[in-house]
Amino acid sequence: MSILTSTFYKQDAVTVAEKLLGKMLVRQWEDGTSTRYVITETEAYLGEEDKACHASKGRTKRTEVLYSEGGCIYVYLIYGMYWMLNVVTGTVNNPQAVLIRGIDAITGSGKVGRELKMDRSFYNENLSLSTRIWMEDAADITSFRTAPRVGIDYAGDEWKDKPWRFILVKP
DNA sequence: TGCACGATCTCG
DNA sequence: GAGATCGTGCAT
Repeated sequence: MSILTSTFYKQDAVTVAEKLLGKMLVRQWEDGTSTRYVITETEAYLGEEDKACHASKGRTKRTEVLYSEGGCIYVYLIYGMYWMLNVVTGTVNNPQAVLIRGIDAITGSGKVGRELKMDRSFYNENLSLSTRIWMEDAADITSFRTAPRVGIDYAGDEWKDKPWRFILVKP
């Protein structure tokens, strides 16, 4: 097992979203214990022209981290109660991210954020350097399937139907 | 300075 | 099928 480095995250979001399936997400808690999860579901958000991507509204304080180099965490609060965990991908000034929708038996991005006890302090956390959350390589998966992304009807037909949701199919 | 809304989940 | 619950962006 090896920790995924920034090289991995510099690829485009669709590639990273697909390759993250089956990889390990490791969370080290404040008491020193850690929990390992298998990533089972992801979604890719691809740049300013992707109407479903938060960066499509332009560069703001909230989306700033999306414009940095791949490998950092982008978290934000949705519906006033759920922290969504995203991984920034791509190169500088190329706003892309992968949303972690499922880990192990936990499905749904809201529940993932709650399980991992995510909060604002994880904004801009570096996944290659952090001691509380990181990703590890794992054996290649056997198969996966794709589906349209969830909860983005407002993005318009061109974007809401993109098959950029990746789901691990267990062997 | 205020206001409507959202990459969701849970409960009835 | 509706409520919980609040930061953000955009309109005053």
